[in-house]
Amino acid sequence: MSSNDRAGRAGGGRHTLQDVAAMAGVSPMTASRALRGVGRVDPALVERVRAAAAALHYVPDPAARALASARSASVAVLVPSLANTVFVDLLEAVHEVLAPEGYQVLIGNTHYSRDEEEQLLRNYLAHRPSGMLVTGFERNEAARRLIEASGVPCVYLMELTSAPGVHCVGLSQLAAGQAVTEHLLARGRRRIGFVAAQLDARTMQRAEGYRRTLQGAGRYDPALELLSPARSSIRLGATLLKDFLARHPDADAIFFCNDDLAQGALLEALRLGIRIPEQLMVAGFNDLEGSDCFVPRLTTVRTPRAEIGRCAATMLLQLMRGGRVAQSAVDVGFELVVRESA
Amino acid sequence: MSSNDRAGRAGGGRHTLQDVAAMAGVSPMTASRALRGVGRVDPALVERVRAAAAALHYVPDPAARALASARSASVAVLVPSLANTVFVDLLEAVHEVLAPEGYQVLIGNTHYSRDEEEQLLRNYLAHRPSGMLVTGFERNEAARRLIEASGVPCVYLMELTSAPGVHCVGLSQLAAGQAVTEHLLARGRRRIGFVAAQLDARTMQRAEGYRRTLQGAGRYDPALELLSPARSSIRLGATLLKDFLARHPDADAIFFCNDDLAQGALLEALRLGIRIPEQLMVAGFNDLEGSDCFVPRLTTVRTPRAEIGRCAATMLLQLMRGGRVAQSAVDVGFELVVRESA
DNA sequence: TTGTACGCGTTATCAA
DNA sequence: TTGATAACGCGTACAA
Repeated sequence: MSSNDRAGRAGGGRHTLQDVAAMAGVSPMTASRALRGVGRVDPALVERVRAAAAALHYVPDPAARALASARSASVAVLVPSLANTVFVDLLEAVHEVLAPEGYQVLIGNTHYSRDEEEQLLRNYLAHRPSGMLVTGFERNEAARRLIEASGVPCVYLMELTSAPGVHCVGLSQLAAGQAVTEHLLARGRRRIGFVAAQLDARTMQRAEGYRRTLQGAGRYDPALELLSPARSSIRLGATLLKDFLARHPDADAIFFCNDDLAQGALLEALRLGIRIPEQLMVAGFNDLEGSDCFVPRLTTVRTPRAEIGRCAATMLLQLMRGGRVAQSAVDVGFELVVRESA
Repeated sequence: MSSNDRAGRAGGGRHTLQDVAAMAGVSPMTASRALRGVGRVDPALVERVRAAAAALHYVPDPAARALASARSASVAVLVPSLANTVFVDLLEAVHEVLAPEGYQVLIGNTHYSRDEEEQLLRNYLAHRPSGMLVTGFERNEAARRLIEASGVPCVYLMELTSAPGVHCVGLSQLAAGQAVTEHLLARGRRRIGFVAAQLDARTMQRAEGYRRTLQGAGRYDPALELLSPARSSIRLGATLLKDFLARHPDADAIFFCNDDLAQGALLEALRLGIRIPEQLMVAGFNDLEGSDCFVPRLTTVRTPRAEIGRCAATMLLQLMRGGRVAQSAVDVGFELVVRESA
């Protein structure tokens, strides 16, 4: 056992930068620089240090790094849910961009709760992340201040704002809501309902798009809105369809705020013998997994969440590097996917 | 500006334990103990320290903590996918148990890849987590050694083993596969197919249950197995049903390894005019969201993943506290849910 | 019960 | 280009 043997230490016998430096015959500082590729270091030394690090299976200690540099190589991503696959797709894309750059992606699920979001923000900020990605603009004052005061680069997801200096990547939920409603009108429908759950900010923006369009066409009837604060699900969609039809047997179309609700409605319609789209048109939102297989195939709006993730992560990367971005607000758009149900 | 003003420091002006101690008129060590609730500290001092911490909005620095104690208050959880809601449910339950105890849950998605799992393990282990939760027992040798050598308490999820000293919470996938097949046999079916995707370890254990049962009944025909390595999805289920029926128009039942495949098959059957269950019985697995709404309602196996998450997290909690657990392998069981499709 | 001394592994800073 | 020194903020070990 050499005097450098570190077995038994708290570190569990892991090698440190000091060991690497010693083996390479340089100072720890040079080893640090060589490994990180910063500053000017003699290429020959870089090679020796790299070899030593590899030989010792050296792995930098993130805690020591964070303590010394006051920054951790992590990015916190706050999403409201993992049950809605929209956010799983988004996280996937974020991870694909950030992981290769050496960032650890911390997933935070707010469960659509302002308080939970604030709590997560406090926790994650304590880790001094290099950057953050948060969903939407709706949050409590404390959370807003935490983001602001932290000075940590932040990109907002899913929605858009024209506020200057705010970085965001998303789409106009309002315009998308209008597009769906206009489509239904163009199909000749006159009693168009809006059925929603969860009632988060984006859902309400779609509702607003629905309202404006119908008001513009002189067809708006507030009674045709069915809003449930419950969690969105296929089962709830089935239930809401029945509730809605019980109150409005004369409706000729329904715009559901999310595909899971619409899918449940399609199944329930099948069960009730309601002919879709002849008797009732059904449109959804988000083009979730399976929507193109339902009977009939669901007309919906494709939201490019993977692109949102990629784009936001790329933008954040630039901000974390201290750079400026060409466009602080990126509209990724949406696509109305007309299938059989409407 | 007092001499204690830390604004402008790397820390971003945040207060440290030292500030809290100074304000409370005690040493940093006493403040540390008071805040963590360890050791004997005069209740009056605890109160003063708490008040000071609150007044200064003190938040402990996790990096400093990890560096000093060689442990971070985090638990790494490795799951193969977030697209399969089984794992989202599981993570949810894990979080509910661990978060209140002050642990940060790090979610790692292996994408069903051995290499990615090994990479994640390396990354997370570098952070010195207090514990780990990993899915199943199938992994490469390097990953196995990493877990072993780390000395970090680990609980295995979803499957069971009788290997001594191994902590796991799950269910017998084989027994569940047998239960489904037996049910189909009991319903009088004789040409029972098995259709699967993803082909991970648990899927193959269900396949084994299917095989053994049919072999025992003298009804096993290898040709009736359709295995696809592709990612499981509703769309794939629809496709596989067609493929399967093209080859085996005489089959009278199909056991799908996961509900999403079965759901897709149900939709495709509707489209093709195949009567379920009269003409063909369909059974799924996992009782995913919506399965009780499909037409016809899907017969499946309910797997208590929330309970797996809760139980595994609770077990891990004990291990992290240095305790022993009563039972190192917990079988949470499963429940055959007979609905209309089989 | 409280406090002192020190080290955790790394990077910033400045000097050489 | 390289290295010595001093933090970073906290907990462990031991002394009082």
